[in-house]
Amino acid sequence: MEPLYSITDLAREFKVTTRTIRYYEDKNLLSPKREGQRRIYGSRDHVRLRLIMRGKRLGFSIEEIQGLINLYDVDATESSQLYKFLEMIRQRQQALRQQQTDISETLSELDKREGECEALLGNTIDIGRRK
Amino acid sequence: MEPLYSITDLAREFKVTTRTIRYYEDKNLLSPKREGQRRIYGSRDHVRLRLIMRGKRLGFSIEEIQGLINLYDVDATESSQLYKFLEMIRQRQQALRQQQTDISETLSELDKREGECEALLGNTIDIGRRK
DNA sequence: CCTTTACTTTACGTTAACGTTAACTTTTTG
DNA sequence: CAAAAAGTTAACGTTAACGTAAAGTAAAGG
Repeated sequence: MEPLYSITDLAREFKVTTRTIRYYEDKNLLSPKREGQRRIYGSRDHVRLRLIMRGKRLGFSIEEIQGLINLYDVDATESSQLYKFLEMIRQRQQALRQQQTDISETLSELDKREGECEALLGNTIDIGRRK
Repeated sequence: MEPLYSITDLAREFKVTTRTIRYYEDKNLLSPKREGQRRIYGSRDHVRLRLIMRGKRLGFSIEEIQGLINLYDVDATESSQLYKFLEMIRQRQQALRQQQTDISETLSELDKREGECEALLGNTIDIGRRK
């Protein structure tokens, strides 16, 4: 029932090389089963790879992505660890909120420049605008 | 009238090393005046350094930041260039919007994890929450 | 006047995140 | 069954973004 993927399946789907996928395994971000020598990836790996790509789009390092993914994994039973865990979550949240304001600032500046350009071009063609 | 800065002034303010600032100059992101041999930075450089730091927080490479900053600078007089210019702006916008959705997804997942943690800790201490 | 202190150029070192052979095994296909 | 296709490990190469050390100049303070 569980969907299975070869390494090239994943490579194609996520538009990375197989080298990259093996590299992530090396960094303990993925842990495929083996069928003989070949790697077999399940849905857990698929999810993780999606999280990795999202992390990369946000500009996080592999190590930071490690940390983020572990936030999903840890079965937090020890409350001593739990505090540190919460602390990490909140730090991450803080960084992301900073990114949010950075993005909206940048976007509004770009919107302004876009308007100026359109004015200079004296058209209202609007090719490629959303909706 | 224009505020002037030494290299260490900027380094302190933006929490980077002087090496980093010189590196950005090397990459043509900054262009301070000279007073003898010493570098003198004006408000233009100050603004640019702020843009650079914002770009870095968003995970952009120096080259991408180059491109972004140039979007502010170009006095677009040639309409042939203007199209490419607009195209670049829109690409950047697209990437930023992707980041926005990536961030809100990640944030809501983190919020969920945060809630679970708090529940496990069985407290409502809520140290360090906003407002 | 001497010596910190701030700055400079030059240049080699470092780390992350892969790219790129090379040399070999296994599986699929005409 | 031969050969192309897909997969493997091992290891060296590459680039961005600085760190770091060396060796020298210039101004300012005690």
